[in-house]
Amino acid sequence: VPAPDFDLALTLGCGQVFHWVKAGEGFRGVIGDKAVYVEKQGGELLVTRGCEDIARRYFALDHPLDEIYATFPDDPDMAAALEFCRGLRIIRQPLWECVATFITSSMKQVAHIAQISHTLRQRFGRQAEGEDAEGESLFAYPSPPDLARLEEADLRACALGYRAVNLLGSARMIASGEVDLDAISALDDREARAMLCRLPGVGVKVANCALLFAYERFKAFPIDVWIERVLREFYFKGKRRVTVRRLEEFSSRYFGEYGGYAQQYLFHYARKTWKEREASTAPAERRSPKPKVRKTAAKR
DNA sequence: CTCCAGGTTCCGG
DNA sequence: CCGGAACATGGA
Repeated sequence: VPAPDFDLALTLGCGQVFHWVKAGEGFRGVIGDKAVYVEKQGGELLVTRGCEDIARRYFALDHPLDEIYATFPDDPDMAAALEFCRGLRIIRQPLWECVATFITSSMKQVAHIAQISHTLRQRFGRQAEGEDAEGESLFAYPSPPDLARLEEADLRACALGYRAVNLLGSARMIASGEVDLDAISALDDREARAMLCRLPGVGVKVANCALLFAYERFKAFPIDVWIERVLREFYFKGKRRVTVRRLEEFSSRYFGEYGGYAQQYLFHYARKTWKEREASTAPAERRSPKPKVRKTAAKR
């Protein structure tokens, strides 16, 4: 499949999707219910035979990156993030898969989100069509009905912790038809966000991730701990008393129609470059005494 | 052993 | 509207 301006590794490794694994020169994973192998070869994407169309759509090879880049704000940090992430595409994820994985993402590192995704797929997901080179089978993300019939303990056993009740509750609301993920597509951003927030474990941040990574709402701008650091460091340096509200209204205005794209570029750029910077600093400095008060268990 | 992670929800000021 | 605290688990 022709795939110009496309960095596959960056797209799969930037924290928008969590189940793809490196395999030889490429990656293996599941798109919907089909096992797929993908590999970048020059300006083209090598794809499992028969999966060309779904791959083209999933990887959003139709997104006009040049047009999108042209809408990015003109500042040095944004420019650095763009150079660092050029070719990263916001993919089109299946609705439930996206909502569910981000429900499980709360207060978790990217590596662990991936681990949870794999466990859920293997234990409760349907086997995907096709298999990888080693003959190992891959699994689709468990559907809402698949999860709805489980008990909280089944999910707790997947290291979900307090997220178990949220994932289960959301699966049940969707399986029962109380919330219709497909119907949300017809709503405007604001209504769609409100509807998603009816699901337990879905707040503004997770709803925005779903809007951006599954509903193709490019204005959605998820603010997590990393992006909050980015905004404060790059755009509110030295300012005091900057509330999350302030950050939200600034970002929706400043980053424009493709704010979500800009967000993902800044997110990945900061996460990678700041991580290295921290790793290279002297460990001794980091162990300075913290005046922080330990949690006092004065409850109950 | 401590710190912290792509948060949400509930509570008191 | 805003800041705090609780909530589980496992990398680093």
